Amino acid sequence: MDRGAIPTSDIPGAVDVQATLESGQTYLWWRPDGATYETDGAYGGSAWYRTVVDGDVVEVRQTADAIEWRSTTDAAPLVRELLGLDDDLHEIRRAANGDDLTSAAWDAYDGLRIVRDPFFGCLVSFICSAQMRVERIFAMQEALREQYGAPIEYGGETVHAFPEPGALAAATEQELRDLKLGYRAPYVQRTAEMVASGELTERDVRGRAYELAREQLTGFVGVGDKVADCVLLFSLGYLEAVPLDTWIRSAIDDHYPDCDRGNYADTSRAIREQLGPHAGYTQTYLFHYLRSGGDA
DNA sequence: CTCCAGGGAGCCT
DNA sequence: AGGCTCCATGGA
Repeated sequence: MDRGAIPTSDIPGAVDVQATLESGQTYLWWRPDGATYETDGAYGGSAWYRTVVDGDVVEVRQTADAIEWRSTTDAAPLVRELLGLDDDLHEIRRAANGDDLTSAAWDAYDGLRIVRDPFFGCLVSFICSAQMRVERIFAMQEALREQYGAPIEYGGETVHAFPEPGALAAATEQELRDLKLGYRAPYVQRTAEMVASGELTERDVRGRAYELAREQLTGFVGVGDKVADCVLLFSLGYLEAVPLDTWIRSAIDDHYPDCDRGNYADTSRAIREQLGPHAGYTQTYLFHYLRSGGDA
């Protein structure tokens, strides 16, 4: 077992691991202590969080002056990547819209960083997110791991990775419905099939210009513009992507009505113009802030 | 009971 | 392109 610590002094801007991992932007981390996300905010923010990347278990927790990690590999660079620790939050916020709402959201969760989830897990988890509450999206991903994820022996326990595309492609629609995926079950199966067969993969998306990348992603079954933006933002590092979900649409209605252009593509351009470069960063702060009861 | 949750597919015009 | 309608599930 490898372990280490990344001093917060080596990170540009604030870091808040809890806000980063419990803000509904990633469903691929969990608490090995068994605590359910969002049910007990009283633990002080120092709990361990766990995920699996390319067969390696990675755990992180926040201390007073560092991000501690332990892993089956030398995970320091990986942790920096996964948690967006190289993003310069000073610069990103400085360039953002400084209106009252966005300032309140940034102040409330200073240190929240945009994650870089592995592509396939991000894709599947946001296909599952359609018309579904955050807590239940976590539960669905856990069920997929337990049922289809490769087991890894780790410190005397068995940890399950997120399923490989082939494993979900081989599942039946009914099996996935039995995991309470509902009408998303065939979407997940068919998208997994596309990735596993090579019909459409991360390589067809990564590196393309933002709007073209979004268009490519909508080729997956169960992926429209909104889910595509989530994958671009939370996996591929397109920090300008602004997923237009129910919460940000509500914020547009209440605070930026001129940005509502009646269709996704034009509203997207308008809100990106409104929120500035790295608009996805501000969108994620707004999502977490509004959903947590801010802006009453 | 109804309403809603990080929407999208299929079908219609 | 833009507007329906339907789609599972569970908590408020």
